[in-house]
Amino acid sequence: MRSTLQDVARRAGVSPSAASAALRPGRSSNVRLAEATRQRVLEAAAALGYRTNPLARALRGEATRTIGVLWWLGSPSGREFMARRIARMLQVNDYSTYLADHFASAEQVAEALKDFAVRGIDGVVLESDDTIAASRDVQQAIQAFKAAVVVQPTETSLGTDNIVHDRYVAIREAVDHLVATGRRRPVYLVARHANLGKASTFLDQLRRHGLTPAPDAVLDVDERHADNFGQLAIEALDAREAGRANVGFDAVLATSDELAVGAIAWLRGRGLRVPDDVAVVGANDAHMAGFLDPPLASVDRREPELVSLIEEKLFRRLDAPDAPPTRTSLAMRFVWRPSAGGSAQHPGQP
Amino acid sequence: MRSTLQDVARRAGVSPSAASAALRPGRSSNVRLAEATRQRVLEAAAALGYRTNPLARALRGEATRTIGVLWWLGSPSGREFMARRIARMLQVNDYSTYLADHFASAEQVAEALKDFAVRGIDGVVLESDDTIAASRDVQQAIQAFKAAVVVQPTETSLGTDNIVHDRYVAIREAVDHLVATGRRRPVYLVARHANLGKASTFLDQLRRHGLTPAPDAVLDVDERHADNFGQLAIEALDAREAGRANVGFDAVLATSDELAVGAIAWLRGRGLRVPDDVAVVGANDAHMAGFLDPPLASVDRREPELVSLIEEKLFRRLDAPDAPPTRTSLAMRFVWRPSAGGSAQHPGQP
DNA sequence: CTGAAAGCGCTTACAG
DNA sequence: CTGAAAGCGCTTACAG
Repeated sequence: MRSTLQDVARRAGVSPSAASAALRPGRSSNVRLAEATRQRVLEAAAALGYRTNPLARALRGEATRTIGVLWWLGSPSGREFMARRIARMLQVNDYSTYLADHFASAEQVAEALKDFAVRGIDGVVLESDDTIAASRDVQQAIQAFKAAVVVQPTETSLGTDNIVHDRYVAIREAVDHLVATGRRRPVYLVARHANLGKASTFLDQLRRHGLTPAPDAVLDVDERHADNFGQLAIEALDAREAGRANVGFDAVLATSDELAVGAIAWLRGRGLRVPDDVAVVGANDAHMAGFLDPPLASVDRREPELVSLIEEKLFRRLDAPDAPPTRTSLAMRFVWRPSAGGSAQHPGQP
Repeated sequence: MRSTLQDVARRAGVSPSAASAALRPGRSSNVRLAEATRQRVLEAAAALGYRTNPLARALRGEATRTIGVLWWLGSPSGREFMARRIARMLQVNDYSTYLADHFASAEQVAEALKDFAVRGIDGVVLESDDTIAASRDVQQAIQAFKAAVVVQPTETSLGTDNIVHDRYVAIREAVDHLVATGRRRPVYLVARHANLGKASTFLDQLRRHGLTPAPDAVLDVDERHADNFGQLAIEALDAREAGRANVGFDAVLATSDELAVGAIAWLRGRGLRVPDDVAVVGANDAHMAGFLDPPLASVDRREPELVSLIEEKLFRRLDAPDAPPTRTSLAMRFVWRPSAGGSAQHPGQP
């Protein structure tokens, strides 16, 4: 059915080795073909609709033009889905994408990496965290690839090319803004399992401003199996505020815009105004954020820049496998909008 | 480095063929092994961390346990990203996922299918439309797979297993609701390029109620290269209403919640109330929709059910390649919320 | 300048 | 019950 190199060679009247050489000019090889011969092969290939079988090439240890993307597919989406952006970027570069979920588990990551390796993938893009990067298994499995770009909130210990996708800067900026505009009792809606660093960054930044956060200033929300993020926020706030006469906080920082919108609904239910009574800041800068009433302050993950960095590092590495690993930092940014109170230019003067 | 079947055979003191048979019991083969021999092979494999090379298997025409997912990755996301859901479903079934964007182009789809084919993929999940399904190239390329599940708004002409993901039912339900609650001049914000059927369903349903839609009742929004969907809606409404003293519509149906939220912001800017002055209905049922003020009516795409159907059809087909193609319809549903006016139970009594 | 041979890692008819 | 051989489709040293 599908034509092979044999068919092409036969049709062009040359040997398979000559046909192979004709189709891969510029390859180091002591095979030199007459231009006319080469043309004949190319015509035969075109006539037969021939495509090199990448499986056969891979079996000989050649590159497969495939990149494995290992991302946490279960997390609530941000403004867009990163793996989608990466897949598109790779496709435009004429690479194919293997997509796998890392299920936030080091064993799963190691398993997926081994699967990638055995499938002859050229490189891997891995969304990682401290726990994953600390795994011996993962550290070993990732050696199998010519190229590996690791995206992690902190510097990775995997010894690969690394993009530090820093969310802590944005959290500090948000806290700075809230404090500068007079808030003294902010709470933070965040999934504890995901990233302990987020909660401690929040608390530390409050302390840096001389504030003492309440013991329950961080409200744990587990969005992993939730289908309704707004409801999660409402339940968390209900649990915290049960029995209190007055609301015990004057600002809400949330780890996603969906949670933030849930918090706003909760406040509305109590007759409280945003930002006058309580300031609210979300995260991930959902498309809708700027069109809500009031427009919702958020955190820009800078995903287009992130994809560009991945692209740059990945293809540079494939070109130069032996260069020393690189490290680049990309900070998420606080995006001021009215729900945060104050103003963008004069955060200290609400 | 990576151990091969040879290594396992050597360690177990058997021939490669015996090792192969030991690792694939139940395979039709005239090779019969003593249980003790089999155990020795399994132990050797475990000790070496052996993994069968799927490339080598594929080269012999065996299944690769890989599914290609060809989806329109560029469209604004719905509640979640379908390709992500599918990738997770496949991973749980111990299949790997090749992900490619079809770029809303029949040539790109044919190209991607050929790439999949040459990579020895077992089956494909394709998001299609009438134009793609009409392409001879696509029709031919899709024959290469043992299994192909096509998801399309209408019945596919590709001759494969087919899920009709019907959005027209929901559009009619929304129009019915709007008319029943007294709206007479609805407009529809929709990308014309995407699906002419959407606009004509909307217009036809208005006519069925005896209404004559305005010539500019359908407002074309092209979200393909937009980064700001809310702004798109605002510009479309600005363009339509320029120079009018009063707003010329009493309801907005939008092809996404993001557009709907933009329309609501536009109305707010004019001092109009939702739903009292203008009813608004979005689509895709974003996480935030139910928590907005007023809660936003939408369209539920029923993606969890869609993924289940894909799973069912795909694996049934892989088991029984020669069964006749199946066809199942899954209708999206109008989700009433206050922004649509009236009430869920008594749509006719606002 | 071009062809025949070996081999990547597997599986399966075929001998023994 | 087990092993030797051929072959999937390619590429590359090696002969000529």
